[in-house]
Amino acid sequence: MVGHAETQRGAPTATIERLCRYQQVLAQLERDGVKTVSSGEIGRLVATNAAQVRKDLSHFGEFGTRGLGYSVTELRARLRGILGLGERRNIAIIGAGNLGSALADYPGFEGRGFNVIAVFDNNPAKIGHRRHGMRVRPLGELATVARETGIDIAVIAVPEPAAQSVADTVIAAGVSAILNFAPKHLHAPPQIVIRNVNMTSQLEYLSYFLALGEGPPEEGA
Amino acid sequence: MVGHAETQRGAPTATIERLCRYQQVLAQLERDGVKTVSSGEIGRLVATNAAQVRKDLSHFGEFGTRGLGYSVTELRARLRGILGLGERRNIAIIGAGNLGSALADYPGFEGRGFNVIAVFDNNPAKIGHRRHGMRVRPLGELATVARETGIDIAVIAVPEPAAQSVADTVIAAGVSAILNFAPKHLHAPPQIVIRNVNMTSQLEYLSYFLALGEGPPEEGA
DNA sequence: CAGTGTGAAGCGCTTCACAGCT
DNA sequence: AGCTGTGAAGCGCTTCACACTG
Repeated sequence: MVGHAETQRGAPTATIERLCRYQQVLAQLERDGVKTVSSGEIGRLVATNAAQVRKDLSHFGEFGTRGLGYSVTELRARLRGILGLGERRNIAIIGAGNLGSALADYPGFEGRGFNVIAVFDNNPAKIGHRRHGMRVRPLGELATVARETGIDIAVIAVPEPAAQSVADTVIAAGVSAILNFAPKHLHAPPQIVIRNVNMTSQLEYLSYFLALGEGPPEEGA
Repeated sequence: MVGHAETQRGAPTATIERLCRYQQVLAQLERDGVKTVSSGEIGRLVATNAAQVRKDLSHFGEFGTRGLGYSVTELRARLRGILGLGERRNIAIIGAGNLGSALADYPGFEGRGFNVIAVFDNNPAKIGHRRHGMRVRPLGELATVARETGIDIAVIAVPEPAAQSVADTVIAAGVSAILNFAPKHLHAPPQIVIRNVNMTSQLEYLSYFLALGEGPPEEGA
C-alpha cells in the first residue's frame, strides 16, 4: 500500500488542514443564509487564494458549477463527508487538571460532532469529582470504556512526564488517534495518528518574531 | 525591506517551529546532565533526521564541533538567543472562562520565561474573581496595562463571536503578537504576528484519517 | 573515524494561465 | 462574461552526498 491507494490519498497534509477551515467558514455562511460562494470568496475568508481553494477541492472531485461557484450547503456536506464528520465521534480526555477540565467543557466540541464521553485521571484526589457532568474515572477503566462505548480520539492533557506512558496506555486500549497537549513528542507505531498542540512552542514562535523586530513571512496555521 | 534583510531572515517558517522543539529536548538533555549531542540524536528525539537538524542550524551559524557534535548547554543558549528567549516576556490572557483560566495557571508558561501578568474579561460576573493569583480586570484596562507594564503577547481565549473585536482592541493597545484560541481567522495588519490554535480543526484533522481507515503520511506539527 | 557544514539534487506544494462549462 | 477544473511552471523545503575537520 504505497504510491496512491484507491482512496483519495495523495491529498497533501496542508490541504486537509485547509479543508477544516473551509468547512468552518462554510458553516458560518450557511448560518448567514448565503446560498453560493466562489473560490475567491472562500480564499479571502481563510487567508489563501482562489487557485489554492480550487486545487484543494480538486483532489476529491468536482463540486462547483462553472460560471457560478459552489453551493454552500452542498460543498459543506461534501467536506463533512471527506473529513469523516458524517457520524459523531467519541473522544476521551485524559487528565482532569485545569486544561483537561477546560477541554471537557469546551463548547466547540459537542456542537461540532464530537462527544466527550469520559474523563480520566490517575490522581486519587481528582477521581470521582465531576467534570462535564461526568465522574472522573481512574485510567485503569479506559480499556473497558474503549471496548464497551468506543473511543475514537484520546486527548492527552497530563503533565509532560506522564504523557508517554498515558499514550502507551491509550494505544494499548485500541485507540488510534491522539490529540496531545503535553510539550513532548510521543513515540507510537506509524498507524497511530497523532496531532500535537504545544502551547509553549507557539509562544516561543511568537517570541522569535518579536525579537526580529516584527514581520512574519505570511499568515498560516 | 524586501528580499533578505540584514538579520537572519530567510529561515523557513518550518525551521523556526523545529527550533522550538530542539530547544525543548535540549532543555531535557541539560537536566539529564548530558554534555554533548549529535544532530542524529536530536533528530531522533524530535522525529526528524540529522540533515534537517544541521540545515536548520546552518541558517544561523556554526554551533557544532566536527567529529563530536554539539555542546548541549551552548547550543541551547544559542537557540534561546535566536528565539528571543533571553529576556522574560509578558503575556496577557483575554477571556476568563474555562480555557482562559486554565491557560493562566498553565505551569509550562512561567517555567519557560513567560510571565502571565494580567487576565481580562468583559463579563461583569467574572471581573474581580481571582485567576492565577490575580484579579480579573475589565478589558478596558488593557491599554493601561500595556502602556505601564508592557504586553508582549496577547492570548485570546474568548468565544468566537468576540474574537475579532478583542483582537482589534489588543492591536490598538500596541500589542504586536497574538496567540488565538478562537476558531476563527483574525484579520490584522501584516506587521502583527498571529498564531492560531484551533482545537476543533485538530479533531477534524484526526477524523479525516480515522475515516480513511488509518495511516497518516508522516509525523509533523 | 565520527560527525558537522553545505552545495546540489529531489520533491511536493503553490501559483499560473487557460481551456471549458453555464 | 464569469468561474471552475487542471496541466504545467515556479518555488521553497527537504534530502543527499561529500568535502572538511577534530
